[in-house]
Amino acid sequence: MRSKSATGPPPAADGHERQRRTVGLRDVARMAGVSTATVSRALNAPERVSAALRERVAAASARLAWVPDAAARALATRRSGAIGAVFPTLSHGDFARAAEALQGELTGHGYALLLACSHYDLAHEHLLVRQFVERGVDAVVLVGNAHDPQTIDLLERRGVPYVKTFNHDPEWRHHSVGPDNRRAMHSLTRYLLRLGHRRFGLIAQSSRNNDRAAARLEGVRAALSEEGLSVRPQHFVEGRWSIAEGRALFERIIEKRPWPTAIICGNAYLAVGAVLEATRRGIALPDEMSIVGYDDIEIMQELPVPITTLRVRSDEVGRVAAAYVVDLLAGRQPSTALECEVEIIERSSSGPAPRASR
Amino acid sequence: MRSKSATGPPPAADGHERQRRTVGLRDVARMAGVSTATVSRALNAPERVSAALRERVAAASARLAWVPDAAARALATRRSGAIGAVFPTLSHGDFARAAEALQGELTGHGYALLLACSHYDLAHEHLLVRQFVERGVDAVVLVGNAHDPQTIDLLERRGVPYVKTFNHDPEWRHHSVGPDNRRAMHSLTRYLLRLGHRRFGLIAQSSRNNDRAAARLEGVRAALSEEGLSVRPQHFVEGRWSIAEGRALFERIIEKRPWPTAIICGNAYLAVGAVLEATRRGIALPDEMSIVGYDDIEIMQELPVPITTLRVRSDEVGRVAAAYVVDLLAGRQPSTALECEVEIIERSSSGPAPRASR
DNA sequence: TTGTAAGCGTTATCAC
DNA sequence: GTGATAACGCTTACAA
Repeated sequence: MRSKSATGPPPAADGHERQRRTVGLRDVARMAGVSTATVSRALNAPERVSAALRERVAAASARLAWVPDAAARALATRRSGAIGAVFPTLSHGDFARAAEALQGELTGHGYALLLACSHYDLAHEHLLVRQFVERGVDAVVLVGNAHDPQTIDLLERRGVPYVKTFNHDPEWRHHSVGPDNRRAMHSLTRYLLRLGHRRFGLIAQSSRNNDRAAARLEGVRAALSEEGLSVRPQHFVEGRWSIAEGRALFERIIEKRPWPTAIICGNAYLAVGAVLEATRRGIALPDEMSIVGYDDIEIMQELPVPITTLRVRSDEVGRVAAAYVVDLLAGRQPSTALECEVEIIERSSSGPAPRASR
Repeated sequence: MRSKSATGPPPAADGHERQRRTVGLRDVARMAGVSTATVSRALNAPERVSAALRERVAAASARLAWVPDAAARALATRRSGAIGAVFPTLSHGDFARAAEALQGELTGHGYALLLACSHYDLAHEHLLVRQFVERGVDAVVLVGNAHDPQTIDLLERRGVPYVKTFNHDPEWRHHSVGPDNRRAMHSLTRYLLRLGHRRFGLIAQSSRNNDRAAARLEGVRAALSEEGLSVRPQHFVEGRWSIAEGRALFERIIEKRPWPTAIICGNAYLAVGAVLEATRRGIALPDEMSIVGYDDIEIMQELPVPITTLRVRSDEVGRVAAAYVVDLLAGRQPSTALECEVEIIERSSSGPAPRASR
C-alpha cells in the first residue's frame, strides 16, 4: 500500500498504481506472485527460499530485466558496497598496478572501487577521504603511514575501517599491508656491502609527505651504520620522481671526488636516469661503479646495462589490501600475512667494488 | 514522528525518541528549530532560505557534525553523483594519466569516480558496466569504440549517458573524446614520406579488441596508399604491448631484406623495444633506418637515441571526458571540442631516408 | 518458508 | 519563505 497515514489526505488515485518510471522489486514480486520480502530474500539469501519460488522470482526478474537499486539497498542496509582508495598518483607504475589489482579483487567480492589521487598532498587527501566518508564507503585504502591526523580521526570516529598500504611496518601489523621499505632497503644495502662497497652515494626520492621514501633512507642508513659507515653529505641528493631527475642528481654526486663505488637510488626512475647518465659519460658499470634501484620496471632489464633492483609485487599489495578489507567487512579475521614479498633482482649494473675509483 | 500508521501497534516507547545511531538531518532540524525541508534547502538551495535560518541551520549542523547521507540523497534524487569508468588497464601510462585527470576534474565538480579495468575483454567490460549501472552511476566513461553491443544497449535503454574516449572519430563527434588515432598516424606517416622513405615496416599493437590500434593501422595504410605504397606482408608484424615484444618484432622484420628504411610502431613501448634492439645490433639511427612511435613516454627522450613520436595529451583526454559528462548531466550543451591535440615530437630516431639500405 | 509493514535519511510537492 | 508529509526502492524484524 502506498498511503500509510490514516489522517492524511487520500492518495490522488489509489487503486491503480501511479505511473512508475523504473521496474522495481515490487513489480517483480507482483509478477512472481510473491511478497517483496521473498524477492529480496531470493536475491540475498537464496537458501532461505524454496526452490519453486526462487525459480519464479528469477523468471520474473529476468522478464522484467529488473536491476536492483544500489542506493535503496545502501539506505536500508547502511552499507554502500563501495571501497574508497586514495593514491598519491596513478602515474607511477606501482600505484597503477596496485589500483588495478585492488579493483579486480574488490569487484570479485561484489565491491566497487572509488578512486582518487592526492598528489602527495595530505590536506587534499583529507578532503578526498571526507568525500568518501560522506559517500558512505564501507572502508578506505590509504597509501603510506603519513596522514593528516584529522583524516585518521575522521575515519576512526565514523567507524570506517581503513588500511595503510605500501609500507608495512611490523609494529602496526594489523593496519598496514605492503613491503617493509626499511627492511627491503636494508637488505639491498647489505648486498652491496657484501660486494665490498664502502663508499656509498644516495639518490633519494624526496621524503616530504612520503614515509615510504623516508623508510627506505632509514634502511640504507641503518645497514651502513651497522658497519660503521655512512653516506657523505655531498653524496646524498634528493629530488623528484623522474628519469631526468635521476640524471641530474647523478651529475651532482659525481662532482665530488672520490666517487662513491655504489649508488643507491630511491626508486626505479631515478635509477634509470642515473644509469643512463653514467653510461653516457662512459663510466663502466659495474666495473667502476654499481648502481641499484628500488622497484622493478620493464625498461630496467632492457637497457644496455640492465639494472639491479628490488622487485616489489605492487599488484600483490593491491590484492592483499582488498582481501584485508573484504575479510574485515565480512566479520572474518583478516589474514595476518600483510607483508608483501620483496626480492633482489641482480643484474649487470652492480658488482664487486672496484679496487680503486676515480 | 516515527509511527505513521494509525492502525499499527503503538511504537514501543514513543514520546522520547528511540536511540538513533547516526545524527541525521532531522536532528539538525530539531536543534535549529526548523523543519527538515528547511535544512535540506539550506544545503541544496541556500538562496531560497532566509539568512537567519540559514545561519541557524549551519550552526546546528556544525555542532552536531552532521554528515549528509549519500545513499538517502541518491534514493531521493535518483542521482548518485558517481561516474563509472572502465579502462582496459591502468598499467599503460596513458590510461593511468587519463584516469587521474578524469578523477581530478570530476571531484572538482562534486562527482566521485568508480573505476574498473576490463583487461581488453569486452565481456568483462560488459559485466563491469552492468555493475556500474546497478550502482546507479550517473554516466559512464568507456575507452575506444569497440564494445559489446549489449553494453551500449544497456546504457541506452537505461538512459545512462556515456562517452567513448581515446579515439575521436569525427563522424561520431558527440560521443567520442580523444585524439583521432587514424589521422594522427596518417600525419606521422606523411612526415616520413616527406623525408623520402618509401619502404616501410610496421610493428603494430594487436588490433584485436582494440579499435585504437586498428585506427592507427588504417592511418598508416591510407597515407601510404595515397602515394601508391604499401607495407609488405613480411614487414608487418603485430604483438603485445611491451618493450620485449618490440625487440622481438623488430628482429622478425629485419630477417627479410631489403630492410624497410622506416619502421612505424603502434605504441611507445614497442618503439622503445625496436630502438633498443636496433642500437644493440649497431644499426645507425637515423642514418640507416628511422623508427617512430605513437604516444610519448619519458624514457623516449632519455635513451641514447631519443625517439621521434606522437605526443598525445592523455590527461587532456580524461579532463575533456569529465567536462563532457559534467556538462551533459548539468543539462548544459557539452563543448564541441572533443578532439584532443596530437603533436609530432621529432627526435633523433628519424631522419631522411638513406640512399641505399641493407 | 512466506508475508506484513516499518523503517533507512533524504528530497520534493504541496499547502500555507 | 517555511512546514508537513509522501515518496525514493529496498531490507528485515516480527508474525503467521
